[in-house]
Amino acid sequence: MSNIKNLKEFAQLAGVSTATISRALSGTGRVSEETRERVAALAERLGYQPNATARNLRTQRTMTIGVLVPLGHEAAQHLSDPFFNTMTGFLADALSDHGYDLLLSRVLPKGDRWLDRYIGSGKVDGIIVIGQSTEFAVIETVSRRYLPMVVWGGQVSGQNHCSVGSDNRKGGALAIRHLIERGCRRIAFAGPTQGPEFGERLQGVKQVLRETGLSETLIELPSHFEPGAAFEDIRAQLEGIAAMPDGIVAGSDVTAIGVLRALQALDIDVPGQVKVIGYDGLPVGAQVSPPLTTIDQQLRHGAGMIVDLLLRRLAGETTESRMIEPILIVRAST
Amino acid sequence: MSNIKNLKEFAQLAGVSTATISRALSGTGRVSEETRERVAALAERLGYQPNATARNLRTQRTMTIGVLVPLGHEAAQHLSDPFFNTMTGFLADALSDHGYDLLLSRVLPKGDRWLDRYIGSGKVDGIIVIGQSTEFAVIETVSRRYLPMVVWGGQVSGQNHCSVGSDNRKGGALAIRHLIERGCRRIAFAGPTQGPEFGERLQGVKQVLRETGLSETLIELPSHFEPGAAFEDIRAQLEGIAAMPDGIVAGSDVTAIGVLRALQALDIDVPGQVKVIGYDGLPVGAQVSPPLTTIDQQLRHGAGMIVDLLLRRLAGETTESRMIEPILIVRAST
DNA sequence: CAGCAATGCACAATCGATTCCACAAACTGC
DNA sequence: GCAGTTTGTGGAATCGATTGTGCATTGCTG
Repeated sequence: MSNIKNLKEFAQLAGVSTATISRALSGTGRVSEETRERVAALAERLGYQPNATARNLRTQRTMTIGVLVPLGHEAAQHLSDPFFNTMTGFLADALSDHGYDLLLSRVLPKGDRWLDRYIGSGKVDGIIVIGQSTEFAVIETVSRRYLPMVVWGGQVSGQNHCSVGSDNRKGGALAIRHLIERGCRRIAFAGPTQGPEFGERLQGVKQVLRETGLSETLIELPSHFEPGAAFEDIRAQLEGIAAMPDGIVAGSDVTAIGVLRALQALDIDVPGQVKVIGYDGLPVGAQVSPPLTTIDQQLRHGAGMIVDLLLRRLAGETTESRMIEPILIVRAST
Repeated sequence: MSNIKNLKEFAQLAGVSTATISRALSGTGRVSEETRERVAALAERLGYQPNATARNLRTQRTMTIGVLVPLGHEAAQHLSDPFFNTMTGFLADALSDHGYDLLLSRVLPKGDRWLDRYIGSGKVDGIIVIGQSTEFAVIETVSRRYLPMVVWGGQVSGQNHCSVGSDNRKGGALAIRHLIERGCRRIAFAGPTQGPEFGERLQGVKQVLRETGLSETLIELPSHFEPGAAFEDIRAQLEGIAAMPDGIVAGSDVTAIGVLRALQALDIDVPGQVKVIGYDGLPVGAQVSPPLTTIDQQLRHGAGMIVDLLLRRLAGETTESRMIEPILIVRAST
């Protein structure tokens, strides 16, 4: 390998000006075919590549998208959360398909300036926020003056920021209908209570219960977000329960897995005695036993949609929020 | 929010030179305390932040570390792999503790220049490679001329590149000894066969078997890397097996989870009829049922170590590879 | 063959910071 | 009160690319 440090040096070796090199390598502007080929060959041979930072400065674009995971109170636990990690992976794929890099940032939201600070640094061309968490208001405010931002999460009426997420109400309804069809009558809803997404899912469940005249029987089992704590929460509540439910809708797959473990710890058969359905469609759901019935949010598809919308916004378009169709995936837990 | 675009503009508003602003905000160089405070207050009020790209160009550092996941043949599947995702999360934490950002890249290794290309672009100050996969040779070559690189993976004698990983041979030995203590006599090893790490783990197992005079009985159950395919591989092999093993060492937790499912599908009780032990210590292992006994590689600790070594190399030190002590975590699968 | 357009290339400005150097003012010691 | 240091600040070079403008040279048309 050689020691070409910069364009100027390379240009001298090639015997042309830096301008010509730049145009030859980027394929823009008028350069003779012969020169272009000669330069390209030399660059390949010497291993020359234009410096990304300098280019970014000059072109005012970084070709990098920041992915932010706002960590709420349960900071330490989120890090290994399968949902975020899975989503990040899909986003990385979708972005790299379009030539963008992914800058991953764990953010502890502090005050209401954390998003501004991130944007102001100019490290990225646009941002993707995974989950509104407790930061809905901050995101909403920023979205009014900063366009290239797309959020994974729930969608409420009147919302300004562009979000992508499944139709949580519909998904909740799907879940509960499935349990009812399977014969469940004493239904419980397990999961975290805060955040717009979970609320909507719960609403979907309640609505169907009302419609079918079962509404009196809904049991609520609040739990933490994090897998281990969720398991403990659920187990503690189920252990002392007066009448065991025969069907449990979980607010997420992570919660559902906690529910499965709790039931197993209490020696309750799934799906024999209790049926369990999750929400998310994480790959890991297929790997637990019994494999988890769930509402699939089509995360891979969602990631593609997020990136697509973001690119449009980067180009100046204004885009509407999108809902993803939730899909029932029946496995062995119901 | 205001519309300060750059240092020059801000300097005019503040009534001092750009040089002074820069020094005041960065805290380097000689600036009177009074000026410093005034500038800082104004910057806070106007929301001014120096442009990261320009700074990167001038200082010749990006404060960004690239994390590369070389995808072997099983490209499509790796993306949702819990191991990579977990590791990436821990690395993100460790890096941000030191003020570095994490640039995530999925790389399809093509030819032997992919690493050079990545380094040559100048987007990052250093790189972390997760898993040597089939790219051991490329990594080794590059490591001779490019210092700021640390690799998660196995360590072989004479290796030049700096790697961090558990003592795979020792870990394999730990796993098999545990099974033997639990009374297992017909041992199987399940998992992918390529890659230095898995090989070492298998060697550890074999060595202990030899020492205890059980070596004749090792059954090998090769499988794909990816969870779903691994499950199928294992199930197919166990289904037609002449004599079922009573203890299975899996090459990774992901494989182990596939083994658990395969056994469940065949209606074989774990740990009653067959005991299963994994390798990695992924959080998800605690969430499956039965919770997985495993060899913990202390990934969080490992990530911290990788970052620590990388920072040293960035500072010009040469560093040796490190082994992480594998730890037996006993759960319900054995 | 003159006149004009198209082509290929080089010069120099520019992106937005950091930092070396110079210089003036304030301070020190004798 | 003067020489010598310290302190605070500004001017200008610099990082490494991209790109607008201008100047030859070549090719084409009538």
